[in-house]
Amino acid sequence: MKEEIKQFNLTNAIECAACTCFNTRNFTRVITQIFDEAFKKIGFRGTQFTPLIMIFVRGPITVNKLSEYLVMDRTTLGRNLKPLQRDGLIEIKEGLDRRQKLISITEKGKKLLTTAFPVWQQTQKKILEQIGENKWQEMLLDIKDMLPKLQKIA
Amino acid sequence: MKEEIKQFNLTNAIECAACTCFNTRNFTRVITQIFDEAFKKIGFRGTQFTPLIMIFVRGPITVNKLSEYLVMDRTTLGRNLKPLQRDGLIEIKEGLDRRQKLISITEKGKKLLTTAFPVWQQTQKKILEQIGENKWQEMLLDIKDMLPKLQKIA
DNA sequence: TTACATTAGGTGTATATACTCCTATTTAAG
DNA sequence: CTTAAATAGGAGTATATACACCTAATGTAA
Repeated sequence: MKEEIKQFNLTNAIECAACTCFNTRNFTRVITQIFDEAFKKIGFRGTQFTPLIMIFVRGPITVNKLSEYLVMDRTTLGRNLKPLQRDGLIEIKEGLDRRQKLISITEKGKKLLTTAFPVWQQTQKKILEQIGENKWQEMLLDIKDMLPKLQKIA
Repeated sequence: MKEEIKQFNLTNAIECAACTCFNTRNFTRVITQIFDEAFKKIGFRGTQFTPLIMIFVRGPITVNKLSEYLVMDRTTLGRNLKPLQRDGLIEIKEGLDRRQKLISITEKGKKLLTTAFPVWQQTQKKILEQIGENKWQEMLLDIKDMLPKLQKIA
C-alpha cells in the first residue's frame, strides 16, 4: 500500500531548516561579501583571487585543465576569465593543438597578486578570528575530503 | 623599517590554498549542483526551495523582512522571486503601507512544496551519506554560530 | 583514407549575487 | 504643517554559475 499523499506542513518546514544547500550558500555568501569588500579598493574580487593564483602556478594552461584544478565548471570558468583578460591580468594564446588556448598570467597580473596577497592575508585572518583557526583547519580538511565524494553523486 | 615589497611567490600561493572564500564556494557549488539536478525533473531549483518554504511559513511577508529571515541581500532576493512569481508559485499583493508589497505562497506553490519535499529529503539524505550525519550537525551549528559574527565584520 | 568518436572551447539562455543609485511613501522633527 | 529622515522597493550594471547545444580540430578504427 502506497503512503497517502500529504500536504507540506510546518513539521516538514522545520526539517528543511537543516538544508545543506541553503545553509552552505548563506555561509559562502557572507564570506564572499567580506572578500569582495576588501578587494574592492584594488579593483578585484574574492572569486578572482584563487583562479589567478592557479594560473600563476600552473600556467600556461588550458581552460579545461584549469577548471579541473579549480573544481569548477568549464564554461563558468571560461566566462569568469573574461574580466581578468579585459583588465590585462591574464593573456590567452593559441596552443600547439589548434583547439586549445593557453592561459597565462601577465606582469600586471603578477603585480596585482603581490598587491592583493596582503589584503587577502588580512581578510582571511579577520575571518578566522571569527571562525576560529582550528575550526577552519578542521572544516578545510572536511571539505577537501567531501568534495570528491560529493562530485561522484553530482 | 618597513618590510621590503616582495613579489608574490609559490610559498604565498600555498598559503592561499586555505582561502575560506574559494574552498567554501567549491563546497557550496557542488551541493547546489546536486540539488539542482534532483529538482530539475519538477522544474525547480535548490536555491528556490528554502525561500519558498519561508514564504509558506512567514507569509504574507515583505521582501525586506523575508530577506532578513533568509540572511540574503534584499535586491538579490527581489530578483530571485521573479521566477517563482512567473511560475505562479507565489503572489505579490499591495500592503496597507503603499510602499511595501506582501508576498505569499499560492496553492500551486504549496502543491509544489508537497512534491518537492520528498525530493529534498532524498537528496539531503544522499548528501549526508557522504558528509556524515554527525559531521553535518556539527557544521550546521558552526555555521549558525558564525553567521552573525561574520555579518558583523562584513 | 574515410567515418566516427573524442576533445577543446564557445554561445544561448537562465538563474544567482550584490553594489549603487533611484523613486515613492511614511514618519518624525521643528 | 512643512521639511528632513527613514523605510520599502525597483533598476542599472557587473559578475558568478551551469546546463544544453554548437563548431572546430584531433585521434582512431575500419
